[in-house]
Amino acid sequence: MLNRVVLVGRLTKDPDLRYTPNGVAVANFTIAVNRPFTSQQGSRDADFINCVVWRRAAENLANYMKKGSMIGVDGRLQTRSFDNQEGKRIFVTEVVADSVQFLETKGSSGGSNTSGFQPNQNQMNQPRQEDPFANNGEPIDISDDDLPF
Amino acid sequence: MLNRVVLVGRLTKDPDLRYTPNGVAVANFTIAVNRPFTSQQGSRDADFINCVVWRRAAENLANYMKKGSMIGVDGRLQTRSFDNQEGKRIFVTEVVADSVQFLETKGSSGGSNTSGFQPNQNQMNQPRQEDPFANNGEPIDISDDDLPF
Amino acid sequence: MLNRVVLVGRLTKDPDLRYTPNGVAVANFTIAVNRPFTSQQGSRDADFINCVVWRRAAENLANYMKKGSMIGVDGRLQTRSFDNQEGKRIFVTEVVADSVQFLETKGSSGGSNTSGFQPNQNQMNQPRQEDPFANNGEPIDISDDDLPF
Amino acid sequence: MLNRVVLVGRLTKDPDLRYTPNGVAVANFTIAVNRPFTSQQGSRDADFINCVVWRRAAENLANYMKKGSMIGVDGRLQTRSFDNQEGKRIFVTEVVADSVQFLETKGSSGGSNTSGFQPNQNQMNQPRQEDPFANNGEPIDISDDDLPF
DNA sequence: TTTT
DNA sequence: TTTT
Repeated sequence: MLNRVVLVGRLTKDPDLRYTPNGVAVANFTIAVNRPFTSQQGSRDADFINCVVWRRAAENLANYMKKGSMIGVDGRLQTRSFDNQEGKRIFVTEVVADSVQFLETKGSSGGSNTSGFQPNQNQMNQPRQEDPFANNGEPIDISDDDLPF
Repeated sequence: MLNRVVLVGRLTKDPDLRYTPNGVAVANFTIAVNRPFTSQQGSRDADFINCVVWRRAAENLANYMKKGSMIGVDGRLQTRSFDNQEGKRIFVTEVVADSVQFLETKGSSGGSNTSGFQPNQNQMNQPRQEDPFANNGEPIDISDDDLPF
Repeated sequence: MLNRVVLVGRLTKDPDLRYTPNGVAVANFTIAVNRPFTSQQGSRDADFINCVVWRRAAENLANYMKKGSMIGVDGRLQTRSFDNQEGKRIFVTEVVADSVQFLETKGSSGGSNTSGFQPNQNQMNQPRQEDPFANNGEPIDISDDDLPF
Repeated sequence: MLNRVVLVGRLTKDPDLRYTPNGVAVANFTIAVNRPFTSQQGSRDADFINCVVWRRAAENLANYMKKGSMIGVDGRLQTRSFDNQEGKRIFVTEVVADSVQFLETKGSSGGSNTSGFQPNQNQMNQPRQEDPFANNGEPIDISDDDLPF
């Protein structure tokens, strides 16, 4: 059945890259998408949407994009549930990205990708400076049953 | 910024129509969208996506569609938060429908909506039999600050 | 870069299934998508959008759907150009479908796919009655350079 | 019926702003959308998609964006036909934009639109230098029957 | 728990 | 050249 989501927004923090026990890369991130019109008092002016991306695209995202970077996401809506620490069932709605487009790298000296032809969706800027204490690259407890392929 | 969602799926229950104190109609519903490929053991084979629609389209949905009806949704992703009864902040992701297409009314005697010209997206079948005890039509506690217009 | 199209409409004629010299199936079809609001005099009330789909999905479409069938299309916009018989360059805009959803088979006795759970996007109805004189299945003159994979 | 298109690409030339006899602004433009993967020999590596936008958004686009600017488009596919000078019927497929997002102004001194809050989808940079000989602003021969509203 |  |  049809299930399609397209978003353009900015990363609210650095992408969170992890690996399944089987070594498959997965990155979680949330993007802030500003609403088209300034809303009335009391309601937020942006939506904060949780996303996941797998494999090579996950590693590219973590390597080249960081907090504040503008990206485009083409994917599907997915719902999951899990039991939290208090044994309560939590329902989660998130976007599983089929592809991620790098629209701008924040803080790149000399401006964003304005220069010339863009050969494909994964524009190459300088790899992001890694925080040596970040848990990027750490194996995590994700069952391989969660893999959507 | 870009924020677009398109879904086709079936209503998991009858739409829940309510009115704000100011008399604006709003319908909540969730649609089940089957995943394209049969998934591996342990993961669900459908996504259950919460949606909202306002005004006339809300009333049409409640009048003509019910549990099991297939519909199409064109809208945007929205995130909200509220404090639950235990004073805990809950985050919600849902689709705000700009338009809803009636693709089929389940259980309509005589087959689906193949018969006759469809003048617009809101196909006219017989209004759904109202449950006299449902709280459809009841005013509810939604601040008008929540209105997205 | 982002390029996404989602459509729901009806086939204006039976899908045209062909094979490349290398035996790859490709189906061309056009779907009529009715406009949401009845338009002012002089302008058409539907858009007629040309689409292509490849491989297995092409064969499924040709086998199960026909003129008048309602389908959903998830794909990308593509532009091509070719020289017509008068040596004039013609530009074409069409949708390349990544997936096609069968929403209804016209003329199926007993109504559309209302009955029960739909395991995946390719709903199985009786294969369409083949016209023995149609050129479905005929090899055609499409260079394999045209294959998008 | 569902009809949704989302694109991100660059303007292949300056937008062409005109006015109907009734004074309604309309801008035509085409955007180049690079394909995700480098294609095999013989086929183009980008799609060139014709778009239209009306009213205020048309004027904003013409004022702030130019050849090479990156934009996002959220709209619908539309087909039209007209008779060309040789009396031959020509069929056109184009995107009617509901909204246009300014993702970057090429050649803006000092980098892209990273600086400051973006209150809505129409980011304000310096108005584009108008070519005094361009026919921007010229009334054109578009019947008001063509207006989609 | 949020970006510009 | 168009569907319901």
